[in-house]
Amino acid sequence: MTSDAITLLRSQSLTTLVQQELERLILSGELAPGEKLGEEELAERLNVSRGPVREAFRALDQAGLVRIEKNRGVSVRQVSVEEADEIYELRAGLDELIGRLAAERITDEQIGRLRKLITGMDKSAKEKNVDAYYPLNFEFHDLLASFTGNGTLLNAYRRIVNELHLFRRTTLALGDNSFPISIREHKEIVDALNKRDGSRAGRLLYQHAIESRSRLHQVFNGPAPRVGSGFSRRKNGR
Amino acid sequence: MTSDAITLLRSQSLTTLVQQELERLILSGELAPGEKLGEEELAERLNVSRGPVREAFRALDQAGLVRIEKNRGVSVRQVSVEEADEIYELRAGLDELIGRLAAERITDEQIGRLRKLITGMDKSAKEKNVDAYYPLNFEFHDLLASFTGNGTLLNAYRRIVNELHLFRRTTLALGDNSFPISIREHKEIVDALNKRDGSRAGRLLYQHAIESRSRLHQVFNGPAPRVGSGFSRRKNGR
DNA sequence: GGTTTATAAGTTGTTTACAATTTACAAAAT
DNA sequence: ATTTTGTAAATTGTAAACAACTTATAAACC
Repeated sequence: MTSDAITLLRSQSLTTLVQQELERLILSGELAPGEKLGEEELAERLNVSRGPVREAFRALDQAGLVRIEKNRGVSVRQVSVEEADEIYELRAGLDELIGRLAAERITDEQIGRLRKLITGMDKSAKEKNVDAYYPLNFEFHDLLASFTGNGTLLNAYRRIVNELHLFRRTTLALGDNSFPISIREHKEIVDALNKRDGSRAGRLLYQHAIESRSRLHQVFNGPAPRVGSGFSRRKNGR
Repeated sequence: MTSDAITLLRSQSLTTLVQQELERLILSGELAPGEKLGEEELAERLNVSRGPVREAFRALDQAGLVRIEKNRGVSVRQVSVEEADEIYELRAGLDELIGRLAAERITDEQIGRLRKLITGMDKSAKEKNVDAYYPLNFEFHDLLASFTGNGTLLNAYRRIVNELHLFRRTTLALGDNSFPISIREHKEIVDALNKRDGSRAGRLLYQHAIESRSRLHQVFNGPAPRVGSGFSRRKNGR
């Protein structure tokens, strides 16, 4: 249909398209963390002028995917271990909320979709196929977030998952091959949802994220630095 | 000192300054929700060209403060009741996390600062002075979020508080004068923090946000629409 | 009179040009 | 040889110009 092309042209500006394309390139790893992004070069590559590229940079900076330094250019954001730790902490909180809310709203059909994904993950895990596993895992959690019916929450969740994705790119380049051993956990989560047990689903999802965080610490500092009931941190605001 | 001016000039581009100024104008209400923002007009008002203004728009759009419609201009974002409801739901989850984490990390000196704010709020509440109360309430929660030591969490929190601020602007114009009757709650929260009781502080903060949400429903739909354990929603992703 | 179609004015989208700053490199000085 | 200083090239920041689209206004048509 040509009406598709019309709607596209109607809603999408060059800036938006550039933004989406850059987002894709960054999350896929084609543009690696730390890599410098020259305006002229990108503009040429995408056949646009520098204006739209600069505007897309501003949006991506706010989205946490690139970093802008005045007079020194733009680069793909590098997420440090400390930041990743913070992000996991936040993600755990969001996931807990997601579990509680999703349990109140989820339909049987939606539960079926989650179960189907788990089957695929199970298969990939047995084959030790990380490349097949990750997208399914991603889809599982993204779907779950959408089942809360809260679009604002979904957006917030996606934003920080993007940042974690960026971090994974960094560690991947460092040869980290750690495999998330969380097949059973996913099943337990869906079981809790099936019983509409929000507290339990929330608790399981919180734990699920905290375990990812622990794996992170194992890979880097050896045993995780811990404070209080299992959180470590540094840095600050104010 | 002149080195201040140098650092400023060094780190701040016109785009950044325009962005900050627009943010201020929007949050202060000088630019009202729904109001159209003409590029030319703003550029003239701020003595810059359209380029920096457009770039600032892209950042503010991503930050959720303005809305961009292709070929139709930019306007200050209007947060609907449905969206505000979603945001409160998210805020409750974040606040719960903030309470749990802050309890692990907070110092006695920081608790003192919170207590001082409560004293001021108490006073403003007795005088029914909303204009004095709100900034203190804002400061209280912002400080608390910073005491988690998690900058990522603080950013996420500030983002959605900004959006709620935007919503308040909308309702204020509608003559809503509802006063948050939450002085005692603040004291209970600080008490829980003082005992380093993270679960309790988290629960209280969650409840605190949910009550704001209920007030919202009272003002609009009369009695709040409820589902399950006290949440209502609509809309979706996927 | 009311609807439709031209036309013009205003606004936004994009490109191009210019200015300021940074980075790279080479020559000079110690 | 190493550091410093100066100059040129490259890159970013800003402004201005041009093109495309939208909105408002008025004329034409039914």
